[in-house]
Amino acid sequence: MATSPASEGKAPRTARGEKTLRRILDAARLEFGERGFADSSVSSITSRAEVALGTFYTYFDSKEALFAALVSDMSERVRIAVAPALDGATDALDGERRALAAYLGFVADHREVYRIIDEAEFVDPAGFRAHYETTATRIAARLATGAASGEVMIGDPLDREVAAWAIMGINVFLGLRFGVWGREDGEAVATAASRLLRDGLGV
Amino acid sequence: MATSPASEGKAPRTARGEKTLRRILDAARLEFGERGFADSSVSSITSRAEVALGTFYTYFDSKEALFAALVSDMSERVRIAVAPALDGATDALDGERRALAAYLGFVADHREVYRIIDEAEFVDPAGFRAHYETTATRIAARLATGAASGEVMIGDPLDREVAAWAIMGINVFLGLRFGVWGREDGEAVATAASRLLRDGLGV
DNA sequence: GTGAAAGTTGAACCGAGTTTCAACTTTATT
DNA sequence: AATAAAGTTGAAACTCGGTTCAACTTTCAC
Repeated sequence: MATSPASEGKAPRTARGEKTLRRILDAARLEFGERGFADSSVSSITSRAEVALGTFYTYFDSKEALFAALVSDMSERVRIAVAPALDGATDALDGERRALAAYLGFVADHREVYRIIDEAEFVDPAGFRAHYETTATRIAARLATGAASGEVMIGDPLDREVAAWAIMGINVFLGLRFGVWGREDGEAVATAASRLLRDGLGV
Repeated sequence: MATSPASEGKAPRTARGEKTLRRILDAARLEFGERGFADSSVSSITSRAEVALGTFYTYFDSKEALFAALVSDMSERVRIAVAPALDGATDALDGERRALAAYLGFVADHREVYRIIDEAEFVDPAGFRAHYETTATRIAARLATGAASGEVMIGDPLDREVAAWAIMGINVFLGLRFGVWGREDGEAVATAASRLLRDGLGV
């Protein structure tokens, strides 16, 4: 795994190169976010980045490789945006509420990120799967901790995995509805979802 | 809105035409499901359907129009596959459990449908949004009925909409994890999810 | 300051796939 | 049976964008 987002053996070796690579990545994030993969051309990306067409291939092997680099980057950005919200949680389920609120805010501010990760299902399936599996694993680990300290009711391992994927699904769909499409108050949505998650809908 | 899946003014007028249209739709469903929109060419679809390339344009204005027709079709298929499961439910939440189990079974048998609807986010955004908004509306209506008969705890309208989108998110993500990627026992998964939905994770 | 390495440029190459169309065949109508 | 309408065919026109590359410029190391 390359530590730089550039393709294998194409990492920049000077400050100038680093800056150019960053310009390309930023332009690509916006371009892919606005137009999607198919309608974003390498030339539209390089012209947005204000570099020549050929420069692109100094850092990436292909348009797909750029997209994959972006997916990995976006996956990490989501994690970094949400992680701090967990600090100061009163219990495990309060942590999930805070995480959702942070996620909704992040999505509303960065719709491109949401779209890029979604489109990865078709452009970079491995990256897509990696993103969701690691996210689910992270949630499952939080639930396991909460179960150990008696804050969360979880039975067998299947229950835990189902719960983790369910929470992830809730977050992503509320992100679509209330972050990407609408702009309702994220806190209120997170509170409503949290109540559902804690107490359920049963009487 | 055309009643036939063909493009405006291109509906078949003979039995032969109807059959040809069906062949194209079936081939397209499989092709798009296996390779995705970008890697499916009109010619790969027509050759799978065993019709000539030009025949395609007798029924569709473009590759995108075909995809859009398919999305609308698949959306309806999902609805039809899930609806009967609701009959015989003991209460509203049992209905949601049955619906999820039916959905998981359907997805496992028809991964193409799952993929086509997902890819619609980029190829046919209007169809994508229509699918999820009508599905959410349907779930919300069920919850409203359940609330009216005292089987479900729902407060204000925001709660109901959040719950509907949350349930949809749960279903879709469990469909991805346990229908498309894995083939675990759908009933067990649905039961675990249903417990979560009814009682929550709180102690 | 000098040579080597890194980075930049954009025209041109190239393959691929969508769409068109005019000739032809089959089906429906009277 | 004759005519019109519907449907089929596939070669070729057309479009488009990814990728290459050789000349050129900038930066780095000593």
